[in-house]
Amino acid sequence: MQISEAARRAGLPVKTVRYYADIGLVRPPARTDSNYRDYDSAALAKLVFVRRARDFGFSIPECRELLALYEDRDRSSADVRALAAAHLTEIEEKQRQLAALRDELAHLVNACQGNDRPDCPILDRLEAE
Amino acid sequence: MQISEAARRAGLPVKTVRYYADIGLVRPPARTDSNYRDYDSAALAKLVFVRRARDFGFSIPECRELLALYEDRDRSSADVRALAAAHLTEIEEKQRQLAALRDELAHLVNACQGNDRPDCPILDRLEAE
DNA sequence: CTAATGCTTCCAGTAACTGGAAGGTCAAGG
DNA sequence: CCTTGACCTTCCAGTTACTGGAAGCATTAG
Repeated sequence: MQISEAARRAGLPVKTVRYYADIGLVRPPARTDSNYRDYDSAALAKLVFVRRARDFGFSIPECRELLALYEDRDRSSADVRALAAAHLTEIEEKQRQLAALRDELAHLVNACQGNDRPDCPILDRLEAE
Repeated sequence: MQISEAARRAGLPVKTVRYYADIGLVRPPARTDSNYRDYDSAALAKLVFVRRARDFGFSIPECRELLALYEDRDRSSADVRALAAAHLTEIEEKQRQLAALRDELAHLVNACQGNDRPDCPILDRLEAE
């Protein structure tokens, strides 16, 4: 199938699929006579796999590792678990930081009266050391 | 004061302070005879302001807007409130997505036994359409 | 006087695409 | 047969907010 259909079925922009081919993450198995990239179902499955992994926040290098694990089913699932667990820790840390940020900003927005007076607690707070 | 002290007191890397000067976000008010950037307390306050705003997740263009508001105290605090409120909405959306991602990944990590058997629910899940 | 910092500018690279230009290919319609 | 439009190709450049490094001048401690 052509790149646009592969992209559509994988839920990715065409540009991104081309990019993944360029960096050697998911290469099409062949080219047509007219030099069009030609994807088969195995390549499509890899694109879907990568799209899902990216949705989970895995970086491209991590996707590469996961794809290697995915392609070699004889490898220990502990490898995959370790990779995902490490990522989970990162996400939870991000979550904590984001929650703190949100709470503080929400407090400031609530405290700011939003009227025409020039003094605003948001600016005061941002300004404070 | 020299750039390294301004950076230290603002809690920013020197490179970043130089970058902020380059893009015209926070310019030092003067240069010394030997062409060193010379920061005064007003510039330092702006650096601190920007650092805090960046900590809050404001982008550089947003920081520029906030800095303009910060510098012109006659402007309505409603402007600041609108800016911050818009940002708050973004953060809450990010928070929702991150929470969903975390829950799903946590489920998968728990489901994966992490032993030496090659079948792993993480890969199954990522593979599934 | 020299060695070690600290400062300067400029160039290049990061992640993961995204946009656009210039041009080849293919199927349908007149 | 020709044209139109929708594909496809490669390559170059830009995005965000820095970050690293090289080459070279300035200042300071010993």
